[in-house]
Amino acid sequence: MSDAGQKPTSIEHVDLDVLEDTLSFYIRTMNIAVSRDLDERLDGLDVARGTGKITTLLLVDSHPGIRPSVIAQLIMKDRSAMGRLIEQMIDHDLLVRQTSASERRAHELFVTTKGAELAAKIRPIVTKQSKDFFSFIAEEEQAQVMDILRRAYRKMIGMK
Amino acid sequence: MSDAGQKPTSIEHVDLDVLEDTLSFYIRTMNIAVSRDLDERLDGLDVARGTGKITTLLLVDSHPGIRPSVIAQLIMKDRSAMGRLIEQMIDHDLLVRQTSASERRAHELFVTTKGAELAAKIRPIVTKQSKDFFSFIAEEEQAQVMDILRRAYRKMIGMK
DNA sequence: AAATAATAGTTGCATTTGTCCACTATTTGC
DNA sequence: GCAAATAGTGGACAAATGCAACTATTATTT
Repeated sequence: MSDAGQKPTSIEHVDLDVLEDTLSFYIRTMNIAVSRDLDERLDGLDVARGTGKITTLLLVDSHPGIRPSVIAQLIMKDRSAMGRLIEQMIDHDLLVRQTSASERRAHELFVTTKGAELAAKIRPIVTKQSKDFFSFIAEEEQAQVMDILRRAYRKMIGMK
Repeated sequence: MSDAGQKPTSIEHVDLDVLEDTLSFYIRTMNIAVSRDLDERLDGLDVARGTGKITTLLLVDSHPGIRPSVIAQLIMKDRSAMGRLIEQMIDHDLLVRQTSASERRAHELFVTTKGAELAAKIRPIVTKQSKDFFSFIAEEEQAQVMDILRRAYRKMIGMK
């Protein structure tokens, strides 16, 4: 009970207890903020909301024929969630799907013309959003954080 | 369209397009991983799942009489979401609520005995989880990332 | 070659969450 | 005293998440 001040009525009176020094807290909280900001910038672009649509579109665009299961690993979704995501994007005429000739269990994904256009459109938005959002952090520090988190991410998904 | 390899069937064949250098991507993705891991460790503790319960419990424990709206700002929820969260925690006998004498619009929150016990129990878990999860990152680098994200967070919620 | 296991994907269901909007009560400012 | 701001509640609705069961296809075992 570190009780920093009586009955705080403003965030200025508050310390975050052990969360103050907990990296996972900041990751989780920044996630909310950055995701909201991103959603705003992508408003109306039928790739907004939720994690995965952007990554899926860009990956399919730059890796034609990629499988759902590969994307699922990269964005840490289970197959059912991934399937639903793809279904949705097919409904929106961004992707098409065909079963692989060599591996008839698997699907191959491709972007439609509309999908390719959207990919081209969001690429700069996504890049800019990240830069803008973290703009008050020095470029150098941004790069540091990114390097570290990139390593974490790769480890996480079992990439070598 | 950087098409790094034909029809990738494994994550090793894939590059992340512009997301490779996008900080927000890593934040969003690490969030998923770290949240899952945390949920596992808190399994059964009726503070698991979703952002906010942990922060709320610890904050109320260390700042008796704190208002819902203050917590809402700190965890970036709107008032209605915050209200539901508190409702839930009251149902679980972790918190109690009373209207403030001086500000009859506002509520003051307090932990119950059960809430205090749970707070004491999860504090080390939360701390350890974060350390463990990022253990393959050098202590020094963890601290760096945390410093930077802490500044980002404070800016974000309008803390000076 | 037949049986078994593993992989890729789909479907349904229950649970949560988040968002938006309208509503009451109280306090503050003019 | 009236209007605006603040604190909190409640309802509706759309998404996302997690889990488990199910089909189809390929790999492995014996």
